This record gives sequence, structure tokens and C-alpha cells, in this order.
Amino acid sequence: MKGGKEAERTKPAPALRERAGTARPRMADVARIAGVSTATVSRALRQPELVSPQVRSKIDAAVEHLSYRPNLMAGALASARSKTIGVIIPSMINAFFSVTLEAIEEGLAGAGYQLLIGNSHYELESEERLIASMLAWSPAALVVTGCRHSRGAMRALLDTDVPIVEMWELTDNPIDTAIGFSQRDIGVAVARHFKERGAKRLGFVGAMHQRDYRADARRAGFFETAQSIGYEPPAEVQLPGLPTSVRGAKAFAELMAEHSDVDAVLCTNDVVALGALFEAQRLGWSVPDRLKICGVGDVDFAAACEPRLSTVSLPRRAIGLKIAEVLRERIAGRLPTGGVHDLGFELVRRGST
Amino acid sequence: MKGGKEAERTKPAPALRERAGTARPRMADVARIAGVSTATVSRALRQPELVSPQVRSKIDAAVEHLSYRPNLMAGALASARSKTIGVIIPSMINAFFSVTLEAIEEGLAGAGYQLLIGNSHYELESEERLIASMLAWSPAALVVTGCRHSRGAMRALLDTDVPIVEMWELTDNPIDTAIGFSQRDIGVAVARHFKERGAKRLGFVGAMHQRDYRADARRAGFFETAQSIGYEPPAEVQLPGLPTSVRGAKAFAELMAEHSDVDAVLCTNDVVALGALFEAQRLGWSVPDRLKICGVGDVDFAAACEPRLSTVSLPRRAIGLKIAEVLRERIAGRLPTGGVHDLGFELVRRGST
DNA sequence: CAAGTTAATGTAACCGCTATCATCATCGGT
DNA sequence: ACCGATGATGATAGCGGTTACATTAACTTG
Repeated sequence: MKGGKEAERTKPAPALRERAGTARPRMADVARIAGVSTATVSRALRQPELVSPQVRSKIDAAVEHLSYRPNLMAGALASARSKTIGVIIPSMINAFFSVTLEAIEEGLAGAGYQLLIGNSHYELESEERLIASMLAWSPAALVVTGCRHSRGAMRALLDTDVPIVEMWELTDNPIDTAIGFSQRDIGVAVARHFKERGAKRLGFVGAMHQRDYRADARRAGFFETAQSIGYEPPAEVQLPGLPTSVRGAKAFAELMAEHSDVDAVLCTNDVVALGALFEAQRLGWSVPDRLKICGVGDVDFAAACEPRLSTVSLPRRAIGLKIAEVLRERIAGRLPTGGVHDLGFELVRRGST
Repeated sequence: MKGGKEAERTKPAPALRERAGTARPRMADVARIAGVSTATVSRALRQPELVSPQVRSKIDAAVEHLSYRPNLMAGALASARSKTIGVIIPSMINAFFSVTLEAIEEGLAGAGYQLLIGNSHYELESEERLIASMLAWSPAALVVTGCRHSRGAMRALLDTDVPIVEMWELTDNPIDTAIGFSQRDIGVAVARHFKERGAKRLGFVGAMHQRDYRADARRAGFFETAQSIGYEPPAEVQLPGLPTSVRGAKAFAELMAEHSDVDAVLCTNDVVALGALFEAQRLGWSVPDRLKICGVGDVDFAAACEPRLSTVSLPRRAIGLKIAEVLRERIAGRLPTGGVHDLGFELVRRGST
């Protein structure tokens, strides 16, 4: 309340406008003007087919006239369900999840749903907290990333009757619905691809070994398959912290310094692979002749770089669209039970291998 | 209700668990167990200092015992304010906004706020719709991208007493608080930088001319400054659709095909610049000797590529942190009025210029 | 020690909408 | 003409908190 030079502000401080503005119209106002009860207005808004056309149009007119917007919190409280979709992702920066998020939004925002977004930072405890606070909003559905959860999180997810979707991974035992692809099989596919291309010695650049267990599943698939098809265990470097191109370049340089016989490297994702590609260029390893590099993700620049980056295309967008589809069905009451949807992935063979 | 093979599902369909589970505890339950009134419980939870230590600990114990979680919707309805921050961004995929989002989240999620996120797809009408639906949640604050809004959006923003933050841009006339930097000055700075480096003829690769008016402001600064310091108007290509590396490469190739005298190109962002860089490599234009390339954004790979990309570092994270800071003050009731915060940008001179 | 504060708690009226149940025409069938 | 359906609408009790106001106890202060 330092008052004083308010005048220049475009928008007066709350206190000043308190008495000025007319309050937001309530449903009761609409009802009064339309000459019906609030119950009818409520019906007209959510299940128009239950209201006669004449009454409906009177109500529409009143809504229009007052520019009435329902108070969502009141509705949510009364119906014990909010027009909200909770989504928990492990990182907001990772372009993978952003695309999925955007697709979910596209598929659901049109239906009037709001996305409530939480960032777990790849931490299970953090996820547990987020799940708890999101469930406190009684969302229409909750989408979590991955199928691995803390005990508390698991309990909360099983205990609620909010539809749950686990994404970006598969499991034999979904809480409700799982939509994703096999992370492990990616590693398998790349190992075989390297074999096909005649690589003699494999390498791997990973990141966040301990925290991103999905990336770890890819690694496991790669290592196991490598051995089963006759390679010795791949040479490996792990990035400290989040995967970035700069770190990728550095880690790649270390890997090659220690294991100069490596002639095919799988990078945990395309950003890291890009760093490796540039570093290879600087160090004079010719790609793909002397050295093959493969990424994961098929992000935009993978098709633009030189040589073009071989990578694994993930169904980032398809996951989001499928989630929206399933959720629409689920919320509408059809499709009472969940299931597992494997959306697959695709190895994209380009110039770098 | 197709019933039948439910047995294998981990989580029974809603209908089945209806009568089973005990209902979630309500505040009244906590009050009863602690032997106080709900008013006291409410106080203990939101303003603990108003409750005596003894009572407080009894309440804490009851909360713990029941593992009570307040129903946020009820609280929001009663107090006409929800622990929610609405954020509207023009694109979820753009890494710039993701970083800002993450910073906002870091700064506020700890305080128990949930982020409600909307994607305007660079459309003002879409933004207007989102503003309306977000305000229906009575968020604790609303963050929008940019200072340009449709008439309806403007009215809604001025009309509400929810604190508003406009980000990623500056204005003389903020609705409430603006936190960002001058987009126009970026174009100015790069034009001067090219001059400094001895460029003779400038080029520009843009995108979404019509929709992304912030990018357009950068362009305007670049063009005007170019002319005022003695260049002829820069040669220009506009990408069709969203800026990607692939399109950037293509557009760059076109630009150079038509204007082979160009020796310094500003790309609307780093992703596009990366595409251009690769294309230059393919076409045999040596960077930076024959051709200089500058991006905008300073995304991770800009420091990793070869040559390293000169670019403009934007305060992506700082914007988010500042927003969180201002909002915390604002919501706490201190700092009743808004203001404009210029967080600046930095021209990062690297190998590509 | 009476009167005025201050601190701690209780009472109860909302917040604005949803959903259940009751009401009341209207209508086809017999 | 009577009766049970059927359809449209109204009355109203919550949903689960918050908060203004009332109440009571403890504490100053002259």
C-alpha cells in the first residue's frame, strides 16, 4: 500500500478496482434473465439435448448477453471432477515430451480441457508429490511418464478412480492404460543395424544412467544384443548430468581417445549424437566410413545435418494423439478398462551409418 | 459395461470400486479427530501462526494420521482464488519457452502452485480463448507471451484483478508487469556486428512473418539498422511454416542461389541457422570466411557445432525466474503494482562470424 | 481491579454450480 | 376416459472448504 504514483499504471492495483467493476455474472443471473431455474441452465450448458429448443435459445441469449462464463471451480467441486488433465513429464526441455504434450493438447484442448503440467526432473519422489497434488484437483485423467513409480505413487495411482495413462513405455502390468513403445528394442535394433553395416567394435554414449531408466533400458538392449551377435561389450561413456550437444561432443572425444578401435557409436539421443558428429568432424574421423554414429529421437535437425543422421524415430506425436483418443473415450464413459498400446518406433537409416 | 475379462486388469473399472474404498477424508474429519472446529483446521493449514502450538500439533497429527489432503477445488471456490498459475505460450515445441516454463515451475512449484499451460499456436484469437478459460479458474496469476493481444483478450486482461505478466517482450504500456527484452534491438545488434566483421551484403532467413510478430520485430531492427549504416536492404527469404533445420537449409540454399553476393546471414533462430550452416558446408561456402552466419537463441548445440555458431543469447531462464520472483511478491500482497523489467540479451561472438 | 486489548477458537453463512428427486403436463394405448 | 410412460422443468440439498463475525479467556494498564 505505498500508493502514490499509481496514476501511470495501466492497470490499477486490485484495491482500487474492488468497488468499481460489476461482479462476474453467476449462473443464477442467467437463469433469472432467461426466466428458468439454475438447474435448467446447468443442463442447457452440459447436456443441451435434455432441454427444449425454445428454452435453450432463451438461455443461450442470456449467456451471450451477460457474456457469462461458468465458474469452473464451482462446477468441479459440485461434480467432483474437473475439466483438467494432469500430465507429469520428467523434463520440460526435452523436445520429445514437448511434442507429445502438444499432441495431447491438440487432441483435448478443443474439448475444453486444460492441461495441468508437472515436471518430475526424472525423480520418482518428485513424481509422487506431483501425483498427490494433481489428484487433489480431481482431474478428468492423469498422464504419467513411464511405468516405474515409487511405492507411494503406486498406491495413489491404484487408489484413485481417475483414469491413469502411463506413457513412453510399455509394461505387462499397466496400472490402467499404457501407451508407448519398447525402449529396450531400440537398443536391439541399433545393435543389429551396426552389425548389418559391418561394424567391428561398438561404442555407447549415455546419460543419466541412474535416473533415466528408460534410456537405461535402451542401453541394456544394445549391450545384450551386441554380445549375443558376437561383439565384445561396447565401450561406454556416461555424460555427467543432462544430455547436451556440448557434453556429447566431449564424451565422444573421450570415448574415442580411450577406444580408438570403436567404429560405431550409439548415442542416447540425437542431441548428443549431434555433438558427437561435430566432434568427429573436428577430430577428422570420417563419418560414416571410419565411424558410424546413430542417435535416438529423430529430431528435426537429424535430417538436416551433414552427413544426415541415422536415428530412431519415436512416435512422439502419435503417443499424444493416442492418449487424447483413449482419454476422450474413457471420459465419455465408453471403454471402461485400459490396455497396452505399442506404437512402435522406426530405425531411420541415413548417411551417418 | 462389457464386463467379462476384468480380472486381468490391475486396476478395476471405476464402477467396481465405487462401494469398496473408504472416501477421502474431509477437513471435518481432521477437525473431529483433533477436537477442534474446521475453521481452526483451515487456519492451521494456511496461516499456522494464528493457531496455538498445542492445537497445531494435534491438527498436524490428525492430518498425518488420516493422510488428509485438502480438496483444492473447494478451497479455490471458497476463497475465489486457486493455487494455479496460468501460462500461455505460442508453442510448446520451441525450446525457448520450455526453458522459461521450467524456470517458472522451479520458482513456484515449490510454493505449491500448479502450472496450467495453454498453447496459442501464435494465434491471437487462440490466445483470447485461452485467457478466457484460464481466468475461469481464478488463477493466482496469469502469464502471457508478448504484449500484443486481441481486443477481447485485452479487455479480459484489464478487467480481471488477477495479476498479469507479459513476457518475452517489452512495452511502454504494460497491462501490469512486463518481463523480457527488446526483440528489435537484437536485429540492430546483429546488423552492427556484421558491419564490424566487414560484411558487404546482408541476408536474412525468417519464418512466420505474419504470425510471430516478435520475430518480425527482430527483422525490422535488422533491416532498418542495415540501411542506416550503409547497406542496401538485406536479401530475404521467408520459411513456409514453423522454423526447422530442414526448411532452414532449403531456404538458405534459395537465398544464396538468388543472391550469391550475400556474405552474412541472420537466421531467425538457431535451429534455422544450424540448417543453414550444414547447407553451407554441403554447398562449399566456407564459414566464416566467405559467409557469416548468425542465429538467435543460443541453444545448446550452438556451442557444439563446427564452426561454433555466433548467436544471440536470450534470458530464457532469467525470464522465468524473474516471473517467479515477481509473482511471489505479488501474490503475497507486497508489491501492489507492476512494472517493466528489461533482462537484456547478449550477442555471443563465435566461429561462424 | 475495572475496562480495554489481544490471542485463540468457534459459529455459520456463503462460494457457484451439480445432481437428485419431485412435479406436472402431454400423450399414446386400451 | 383412465393410466402409466415420457419429457421438460423446478426446488433444493449438498460439494468441502473459507472467512467475517461472535465469543471467550488471558493479559495489560492506570
